[in-house]
Amino acid sequence: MPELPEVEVVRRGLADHVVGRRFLSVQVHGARVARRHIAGPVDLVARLTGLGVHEASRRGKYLWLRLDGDQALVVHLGMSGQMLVEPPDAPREKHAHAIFDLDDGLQLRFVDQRTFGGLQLVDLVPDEVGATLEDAPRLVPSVITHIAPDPLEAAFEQEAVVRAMRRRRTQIKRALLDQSLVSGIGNIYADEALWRAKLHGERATDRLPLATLRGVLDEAAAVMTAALGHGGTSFDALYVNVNGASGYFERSLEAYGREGRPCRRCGTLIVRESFMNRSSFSCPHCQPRPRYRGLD
DNA sequence: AATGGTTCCTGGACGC
DNA sequence: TGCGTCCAGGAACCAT
Repeated sequence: MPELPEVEVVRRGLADHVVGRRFLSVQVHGARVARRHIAGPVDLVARLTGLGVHEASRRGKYLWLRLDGDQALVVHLGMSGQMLVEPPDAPREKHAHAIFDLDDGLQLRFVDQRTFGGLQLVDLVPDEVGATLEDAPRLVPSVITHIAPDPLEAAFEQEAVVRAMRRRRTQIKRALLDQSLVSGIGNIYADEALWRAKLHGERATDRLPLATLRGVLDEAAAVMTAALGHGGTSFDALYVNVNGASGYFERSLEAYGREGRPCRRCGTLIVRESFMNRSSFSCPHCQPRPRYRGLD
């Protein structure tokens, strides 16, 4: 599933192969891919046609292309989204929901099997957070102003996040997955960060020492940086592939997906638990479940 | 107001 | 072999 490192790999691919190009024509297949675009798919196609692409940006799991007129094409990959750059005669993928003809003769295609992803065209606005007198606020799409900075961007303020976590009445894994608190972390990297920090995901945030909260955020940043180091080298010139990027790092995972296999720190078998209607993987020895029930 | 549960969707894995 | 069922999960949305 594309989390921050996989989305960053896609962003880099777009920066290399799409920035500097122009959309000569655009096709959108089906209404669902444009469901977040309030004015609808016909409007999306009409407004994108002819626009030039100036920059590929990312915050957390959101991608956007800055286009003419400080407009942004916001892209979310959902669970299965891919951005592919291919020759026009390449067979059309079954789930190619949007196709952009570029002015270099190639096509950019948005392919998404499970259709949780989507596209929308919105205005760029100054960011609410991270701006100082020295640094002008960065421009972000109007529809993602509620998404917090991610741990790998300059605007990320760890102390503010840690204090916000302490004020919350929630569990640490919920907090790590809350994109309005810290963005970019999904189920896989949440489990990896918690394993590294030796914390059970149900620990209450308001009972954890500040240093412990800093620690788990450091581990989240470290594991995502490591994953990026692997994924960043795995795509070729014409094929910007999310799945190819995440597949390589899979071998390095310590907790996620390792149910019944020994913890690589202590040898205890990794367990799987249902949490938030998701699977959570952890080491019962290194990451003991809190004695309190829930948050009480 | 803050928090947690529900829902959208497809296809691969699995059981019989 | 085929059919039904379960599962994966990001985040908007809704209920409390």
